[in-house]
Amino acid sequence: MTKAKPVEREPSATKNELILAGAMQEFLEHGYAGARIDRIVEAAGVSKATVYRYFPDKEALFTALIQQMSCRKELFQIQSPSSYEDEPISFLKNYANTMLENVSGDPQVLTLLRIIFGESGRFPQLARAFAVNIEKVSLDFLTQYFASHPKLQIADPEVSARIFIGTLVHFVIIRDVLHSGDLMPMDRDRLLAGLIQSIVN
Amino acid sequence: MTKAKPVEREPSATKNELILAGAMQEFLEHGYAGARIDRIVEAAGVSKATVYRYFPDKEALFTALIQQMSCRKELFQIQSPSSYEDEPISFLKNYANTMLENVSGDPQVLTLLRIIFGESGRFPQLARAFAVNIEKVSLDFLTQYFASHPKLQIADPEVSARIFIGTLVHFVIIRDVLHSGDLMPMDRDRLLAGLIQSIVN
DNA sequence: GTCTATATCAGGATAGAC
DNA sequence: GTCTATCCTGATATAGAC
Repeated sequence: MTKAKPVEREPSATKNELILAGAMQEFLEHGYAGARIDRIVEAAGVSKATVYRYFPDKEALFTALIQQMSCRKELFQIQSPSSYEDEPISFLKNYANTMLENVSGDPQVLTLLRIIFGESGRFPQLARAFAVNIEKVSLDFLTQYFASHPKLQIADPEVSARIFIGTLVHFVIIRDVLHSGDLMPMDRDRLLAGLIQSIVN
Repeated sequence: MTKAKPVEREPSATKNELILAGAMQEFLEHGYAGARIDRIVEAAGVSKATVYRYFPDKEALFTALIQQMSCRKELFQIQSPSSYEDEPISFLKNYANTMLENVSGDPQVLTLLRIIFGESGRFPQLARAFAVNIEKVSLDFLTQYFASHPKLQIADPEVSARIFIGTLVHFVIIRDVLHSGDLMPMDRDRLLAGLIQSIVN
């Protein structure tokens, strides 16, 4: 008879984990202001009083959750599984494809992006946590890659990393975040070819 | 004694305009779910019943407002005032600088970006309106520009436009939306020089 | 420590006077 | 057409039993 859709967890999960898992469902689906403690309670299978014993208020629960998610780099899986020793062109293509597939293939990642962006005005520290854990890691990695391959003749590795990531992020934003890939179609392989071309000359 | 901060408008403004102006303040500041009809009423200086006479519900008011804002291209002022006949390098630099200054100089534009992104899951049609009115216009313009300057030797103008806009948008996102420019500093002129360099070869 | 039950209040929306 | 006054739902948060 229960209308709850409880979080799937082993019974060994701590209450803290149960609450955070329920909060994830709720905040990702409805945003901060739209999230309802009652639904978190229902999904987590604990009482409301328990939630308030673990977290002082809704805001603290929200920031704890989002900060934890921003640290889970595997969600974005930017680190390509492709070999670092491949030819640069195939390495870069592989790196980009991995990122594009992981981001747009996982609706949770897109929803997290929407929340971080949408709440970046009211929760700037969350935006910064995301930036340093996800964006900076990717940029630093690519900068390092470009700098350590002198044969590529990259004049300014940091700028090239910005161009590379920026083009991909913008592509994802139009296609997946704004649901507008059909309004301005762009073939992924064509974009990648041109992008890599313009960076490695 | 009134605690209201009424929208500044000439008395000639219609109720419809007053309501939309008040809604703009409120939705931009608090997002969709966080916005309060009472505050819109207060800012607009009309009664709550009047709001509901002009708009069936909160959602309709929200979509009407955001769609109207997405059409006001002058908010983004992407069309650079610089002469179309300039040397390509100075034209592109000027174009980019104009965009960067207009976007990051106007907090309202940043807030609109946050709302569009943040609500793009629940209001996909608003995201698409923004994409077609703002993003597509810029991309088409730059594509046209690249294509009509054969001396630039642009192999794929559409891709180059994506790279150009994407790099700039990503720069704005990190610096202004996510408040994280200091975590991964990048000089604007240095980025622009490298970006233009990599596009015009 | 966890639950049930409730206090408290603010939200969106409407009825009815003018 | 506009306002005042109000309904009713549902929100966050807490008190007190176990």
